[in-house]
Amino acid sequence: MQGRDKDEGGERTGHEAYDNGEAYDRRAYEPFAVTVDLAVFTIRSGRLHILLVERGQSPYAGRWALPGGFLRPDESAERAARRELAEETGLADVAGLHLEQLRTYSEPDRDPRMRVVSVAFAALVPDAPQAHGGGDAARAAWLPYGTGAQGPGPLAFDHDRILADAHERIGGKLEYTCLATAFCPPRFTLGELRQVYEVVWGTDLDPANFRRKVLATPGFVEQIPGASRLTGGRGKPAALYRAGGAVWLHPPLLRPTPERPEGPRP
Amino acid sequence: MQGRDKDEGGERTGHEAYDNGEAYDRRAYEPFAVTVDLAVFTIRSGRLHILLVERGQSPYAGRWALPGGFLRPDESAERAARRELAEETGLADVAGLHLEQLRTYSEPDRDPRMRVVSVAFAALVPDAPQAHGGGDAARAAWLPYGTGAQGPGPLAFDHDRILADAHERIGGKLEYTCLATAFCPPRFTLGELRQVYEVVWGTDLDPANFRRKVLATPGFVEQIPGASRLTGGRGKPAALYRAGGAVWLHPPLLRPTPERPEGPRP
DNA sequence: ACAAAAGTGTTTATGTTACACCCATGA
DNA sequence: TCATGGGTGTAACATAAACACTTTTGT
Repeated sequence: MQGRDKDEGGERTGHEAYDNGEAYDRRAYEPFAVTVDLAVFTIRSGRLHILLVERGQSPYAGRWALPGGFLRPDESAERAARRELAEETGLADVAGLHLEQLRTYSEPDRDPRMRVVSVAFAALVPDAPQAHGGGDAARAAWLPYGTGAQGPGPLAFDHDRILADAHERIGGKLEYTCLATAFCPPRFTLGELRQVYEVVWGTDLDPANFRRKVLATPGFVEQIPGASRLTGGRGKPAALYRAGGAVWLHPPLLRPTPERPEGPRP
Repeated sequence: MQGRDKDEGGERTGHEAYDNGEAYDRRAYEPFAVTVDLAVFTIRSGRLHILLVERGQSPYAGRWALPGGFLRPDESAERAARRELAEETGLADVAGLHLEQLRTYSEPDRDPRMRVVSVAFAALVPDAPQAHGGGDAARAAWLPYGTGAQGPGPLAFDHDRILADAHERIGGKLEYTCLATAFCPPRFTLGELRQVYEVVWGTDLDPANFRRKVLATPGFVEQIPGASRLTGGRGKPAALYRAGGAVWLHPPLLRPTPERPEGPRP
């Protein structure tokens, strides 16, 4: 609902007629701080990594947290997220990166100081853009996903939950969309593409069957004629591909083990 | 991001070190109004219906809109949405209904009067709970989904977009979750369950194959021994089932036509 | 008797899985 | 020449689609 009922003080609009007879009181208009949080994934040396920043002040001083920031008055959450992504990664061409709204976290007690509603995003970055610049007091770093409880202890606020949700979303989307190419550089081998699935899902895939599956999906990848590259120094040079125009995978490429994550969050 | 950077005025925290050197100004803290919008679906007389309320005042006076309202200071968006759902539908046992966060809409100009960030939810109601009570100036009604541009003209604000997103989300989730039972009463026939798919997807399904598929998925439905019911007065009485404990469908029940909705929204 | 919907069976096509096997390269 | 990863082939298996057919009800 938009700001209806707010303009004329005390007026009972049609909407209130269905509000069990009680009109909105002033508290209903109390404002919130709105932020964005980013779960930025990349694949580095065969492992899934996540971009984190170290908090310099209370609460959760010294803890790692997801990067993010406040919405500015003239920008949408998507714009704010892309701006933060550019700032935190130091990447110049943020325009083409995959950025996807996850969900909004609004538990009243998620920030001990004030009421903050945060719109969370998941972002995929082809490769570690750089070791990450900046860096005096507050650091930012790519940490391996899932090291203990996110490396050095749990994340600040509810960011462990957000991160887990983001990982599950990405893993699920690999099944039925062409999202995997968003993790890859402009030109990639099918082995690299397969590694995306293996790293995110934490499973091994049959290279032969994976290859057939990908090539059988029109528009998933396009071969770059004549191009090839050595991968890892050993083995036969692999053909290079670029992302195709398709966005959906039909039929889907399901996780090997149908074990779905438990819980009431379908 | 939580309210970091807000507590001590003018202090530059570690986070700002990555903000291209510019500190947040006061505008960054400007508050927003936060609301929830609900896309409440049900199936009535073989058609998909959506719960709408008629706006009584400007802007968009006289237009239909999604029900919703402001977040109260002490409740999460989920709680606010469930509260609104109870108020708008008049249902008493809202606890078991399916309510799912869709996404958050935050375009700066989506409300002409003020800055409103809205968390949208999709809800599924087993049957038309009632013709809908209340009713003087502002009406609320179940309208068939997709009648022209939502029956009497386009919806208020960006609600057409929200509604389309909600419909697409529901349709997609039917493919790989057991969500369909949320549209059904506690005891239902497989024909009624199939109708959910047909109505939401707008396609016909083979009753025989659908039956096999559902029964082959453990935990999707459980037969109620001995019970049966006439459906529509004609035909053989159908066995009755209740929802099982499973939440995921493996393998998925894909839409007959792999035609996915166009657009850059995978 | 007929229409309608439930429910069963069967055939065909399609997709998936698990391998065996060859190819090209660096060490 | 050996290890390594790319790339091809193929048979066994599982799933999905199409459709014929029987059953049980109301009209």
